[in-house]
Amino acid sequence: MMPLHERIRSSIEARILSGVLAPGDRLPIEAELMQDFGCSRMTVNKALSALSLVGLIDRRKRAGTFVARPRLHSMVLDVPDLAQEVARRGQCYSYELLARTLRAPAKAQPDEQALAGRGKLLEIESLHLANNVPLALERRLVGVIAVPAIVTADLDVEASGTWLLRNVVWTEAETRISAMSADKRIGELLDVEKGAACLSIERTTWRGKEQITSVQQIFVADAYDLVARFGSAQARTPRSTD
Amino acid sequence: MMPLHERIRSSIEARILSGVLAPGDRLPIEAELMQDFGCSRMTVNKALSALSLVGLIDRRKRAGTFVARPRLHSMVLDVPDLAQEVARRGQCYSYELLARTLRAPAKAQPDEQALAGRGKLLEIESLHLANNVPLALERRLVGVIAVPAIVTADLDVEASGTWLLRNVVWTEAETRISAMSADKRIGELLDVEKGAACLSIERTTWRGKEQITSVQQIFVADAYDLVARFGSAQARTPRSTD
DNA sequence: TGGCCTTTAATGTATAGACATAAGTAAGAC
DNA sequence: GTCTTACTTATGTCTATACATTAAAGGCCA
Repeated sequence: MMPLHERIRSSIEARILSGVLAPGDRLPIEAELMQDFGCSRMTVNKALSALSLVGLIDRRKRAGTFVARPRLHSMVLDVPDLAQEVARRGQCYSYELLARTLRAPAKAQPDEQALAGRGKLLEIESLHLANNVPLALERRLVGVIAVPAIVTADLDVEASGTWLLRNVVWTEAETRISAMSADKRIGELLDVEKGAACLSIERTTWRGKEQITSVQQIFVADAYDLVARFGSAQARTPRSTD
Repeated sequence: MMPLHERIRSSIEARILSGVLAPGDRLPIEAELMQDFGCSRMTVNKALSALSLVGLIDRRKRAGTFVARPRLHSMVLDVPDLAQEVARRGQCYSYELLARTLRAPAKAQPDEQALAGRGKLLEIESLHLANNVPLALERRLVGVIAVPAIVTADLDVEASGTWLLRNVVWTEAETRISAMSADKRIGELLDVEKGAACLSIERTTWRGKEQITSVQQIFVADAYDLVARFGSAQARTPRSTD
């Protein structure tokens, strides 16, 4: 049996997601819900606070509780760890470290400056393979000040993304997805024709104000899809590193 | 002055985000935190519950509270209405209806069957332009049983996506993002070379068990990026159409 | 009419105490 | 030694109560 506050929560959530309660509608006040569910106000409050935290309802003192007006179009995008994703597809994942350079940020590159702060940058270039066929080319920059431990991490056995995923916490991230053509070098590394379509995923990750890492992954077009979904089966709010 | 439970919350959050507390570390038990902050257990509990809800900590009975080992990576993807997006960039949006066909689903296509149910399909092909330059080619299928009003909608003045956005509610959607090469026809319509890289966004939308529409949008590679974001203070919100 | 002030209805925060539940831990049985 | 059982500890839930905080609503007065 679910705890009472969760039952209250999902009862209201169901009414909203099914459309019985439409955006802008007013919910019963806490006192009424106490009656309905035969419980104390604190319990009702806990349920409503949780819904408010997730943004499903708006609460205003004196005015009451209202179904939130939905933001236009947003979905949950899962960006899984590559090794896991490949394994899940029943393929054999492997990884090849192409280059690893500890260097100062380029003066002409403000983004490298922002990432490095007063310290250095670790630049890592690597190749992800599925069944020994190239899947993605990755170029990553890590700020050494933000993640000192990265310089001693053994990146021959573990991809830098996976290492970061397990060892660093992030608070904010931005992902840019686009299509691009393979140039000569990318074509050679990914074993595709020059000019072939590729999917590019660029991501920058912060902890507070501090930039941690930025990465570009270039996928062979027909070897990888990104899937985003939104459903009423409300995914838990996950988080983590990369 | 922030409420006490928020002060406790952000105090602990700060310790985690700064790295003073690393993933796997154990936090003080509630009784200790009561002492530290001179407050009741419920208040400490509220702070910790909130952190647990956003996934920053793991709590296990008898064992205690631990800084979470970050896991999956998921973010909020904003899929804006194209007209709005183009206008926001200060460009002139226009739209061209290429074809509009009311037809039966193809027997060989199970996805068309699923979409049409026992009724027909409306197939719409259109072109989105920014400053009169082709931006995206769109091919959409709408189930007539699910959305009867679509057959009388005037799609010469309003893109079908915009129309659906305003007139139909969805409960579930799945978006697939990939890269592809333009074939001859796509190249001509989008005014790019055959073989040029394109970004493909395919989306299928449901209301309950019933499929409403599925759409593929093909973007000129260098004319469009998708951006996704995840922040810790993230309010996630559902629902609208398309 | 329009601006100010008071009331009041709703949510927000906090407390103390009780009992439930899960999972390590240690004691005991074999 | 290993399995089982009972105990202990930390979190999870819930209640009843109190007072704080906002902002809507209405009244007062110029």
